[in-house]
Amino acid sequence: MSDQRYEDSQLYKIRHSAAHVMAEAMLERFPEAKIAIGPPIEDGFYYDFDLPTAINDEDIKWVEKRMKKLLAQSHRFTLHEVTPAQAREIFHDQPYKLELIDDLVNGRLDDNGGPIAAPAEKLTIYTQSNFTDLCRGPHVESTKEINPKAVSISLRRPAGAYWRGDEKRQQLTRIYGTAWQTPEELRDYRARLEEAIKRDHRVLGEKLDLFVIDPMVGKGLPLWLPNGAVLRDTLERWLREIQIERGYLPVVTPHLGNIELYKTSGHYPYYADSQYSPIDVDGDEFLLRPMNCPHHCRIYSSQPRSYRDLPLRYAEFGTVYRYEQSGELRGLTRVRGFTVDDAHLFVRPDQLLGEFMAVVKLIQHVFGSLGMTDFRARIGTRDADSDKYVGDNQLWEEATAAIVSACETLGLDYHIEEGEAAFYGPKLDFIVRDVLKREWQLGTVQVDYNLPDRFDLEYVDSDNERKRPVMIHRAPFGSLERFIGILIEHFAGAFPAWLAPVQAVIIPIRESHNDYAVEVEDLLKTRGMRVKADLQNRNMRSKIKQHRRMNIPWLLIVGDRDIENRTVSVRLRGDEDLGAMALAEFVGGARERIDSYSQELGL
RNA sequence: GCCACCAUAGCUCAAUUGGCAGAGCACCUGUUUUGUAAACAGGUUGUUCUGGGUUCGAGUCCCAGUGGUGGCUCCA
Repeated sequence: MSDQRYEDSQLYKIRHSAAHVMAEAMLERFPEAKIAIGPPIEDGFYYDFDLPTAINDEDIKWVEKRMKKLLAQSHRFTLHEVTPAQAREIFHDQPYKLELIDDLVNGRLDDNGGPIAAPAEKLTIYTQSNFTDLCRGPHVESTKEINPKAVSISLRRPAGAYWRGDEKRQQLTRIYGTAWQTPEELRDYRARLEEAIKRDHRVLGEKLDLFVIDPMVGKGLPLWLPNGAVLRDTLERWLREIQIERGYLPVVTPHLGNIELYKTSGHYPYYADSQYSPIDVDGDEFLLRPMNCPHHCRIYSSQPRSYRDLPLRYAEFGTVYRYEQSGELRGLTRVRGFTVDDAHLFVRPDQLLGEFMAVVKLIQHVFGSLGMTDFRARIGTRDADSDKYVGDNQLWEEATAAIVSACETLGLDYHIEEGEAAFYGPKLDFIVRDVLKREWQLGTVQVDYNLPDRFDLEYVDSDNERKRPVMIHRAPFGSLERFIGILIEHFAGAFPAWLAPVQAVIIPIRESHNDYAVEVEDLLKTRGMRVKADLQNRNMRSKIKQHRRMNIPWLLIVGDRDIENRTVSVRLRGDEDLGAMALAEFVGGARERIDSYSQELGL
């Protein structure tokens, strides 16, 4: 792998050019289609079309076949510079292109009317075969550079997409394709997709009896089955312990709050789109809470605070409810009720940097312990021209500087994104990549000068002056639901022993070994392990098959020899047979693996 | 929310294209007692997602709704 930017790579040119060839084939199939845009993307490319009729599988097959034929025919990509007038003539029957031409000529503007690009006097077009597109390039010299056997458009289904990403505008049909330099790379990509499907947390969630989503309960409202609840509870207890070691204090607050709470916090207007309708309670309005911070602020103000009390770190696994459009819901990763591993730190300004760094270290520790190493950090700052943020300019500057300084000191791989801040302050997000190469925002840390102000939070400083604390919001998991969804895919359902809902199953070889199996079960339970003896009326081999499917870390086979020698015969998940092992030796080894949060099972 | 596709037993899927709703797994009952990836026999399981319509006849065709999937928009 080189450090070359994707935009400069041969692969980028191949994909960009393949998109044009696909558009040419599509126009042969649908001569009345209107073409929109067709850029390269990660792993491939797409092109958006406004089609006269719905597209079906047969059309896709036809287009793919035609596309490969065009690719094999060695067409040159030629670049021309044209004036806007010439461009309008060339694309006179392509309304989307005409709109793009207008924008280029006028210089593009952002949502607030600020210029993004200078007005263009010359436009570039690319032509290959019988197809011409308004395009900045770059492209391959000739379709010869593209191996037709490394291109596919049938791997992914066509889908709707809005013109210019605006849900109020025309919806187009997006055809996705993938293109690689060699057929082998295409095969690897296919294999990756298949692996991702196998790891899908919705499929594994059902197979491993972790959770269900029941339409009668409601979409986006998962029900945790015993196995899933054990997993979730184990994670919670683990994080709770880490937090207690670091001076966090537990608090518990209700899932509803008087609407005045959210009007005071300022969340109410900002979260209007994601809140549920208020609930009338004896004439007062209550909200299902969309976040936990206001409750924690009120705990802070329940007593007078001294500078000696700070920092105060309030932690709660707080369940919140947010409205999500039905089409957005997906397994555990996008739900309507979820639990944030939330904490709010109330700190003096002189403690901000140190506390912030401690939080970042905690998050690094959490991810590192789970072997989630493919993550990056994103500093979200405010967009200077937008009015959706509250608070004093200087405070924003200070907070942003503190975050950047913390990232520098900790040597974090970070980048800054404007406009990604919370409305009340800048934030640092941890973005993890999963097996499908999708990015998920998980842990988040936010600096907030605004809520302390709105709730009039104070402490008495050493000079006997009343001063304002700074707040840090943070959640390493982000939400337990999403985090577990990603963990399931991360481990492909084969959790490390400390997280596994069932850590060991004892399998007697014959019915006469049942008593010993139960004895082993009881012993392991007294040592705090999650185990069960399988006394079903079926043979040993079928039991092994069944528990293999459930990804049980340790299978303990017991028969005459084991009873005689007080041993268990250990079979690891992954099918390694460790043979007979003294009972005490197994317990000691297993406990060591569990207590050290190890991802290894060998003893 | 929008576009497209999909919906048959707990799960995975059949049903000769409009003509008696089935198989494997799971589950239940027996028999069997096996040293590391499926013992044998029998049995239970359905408002074919819901509601309308077309037809002598609908799992199959049409309409509406609900739910799911892939995207878009949005997001912890």
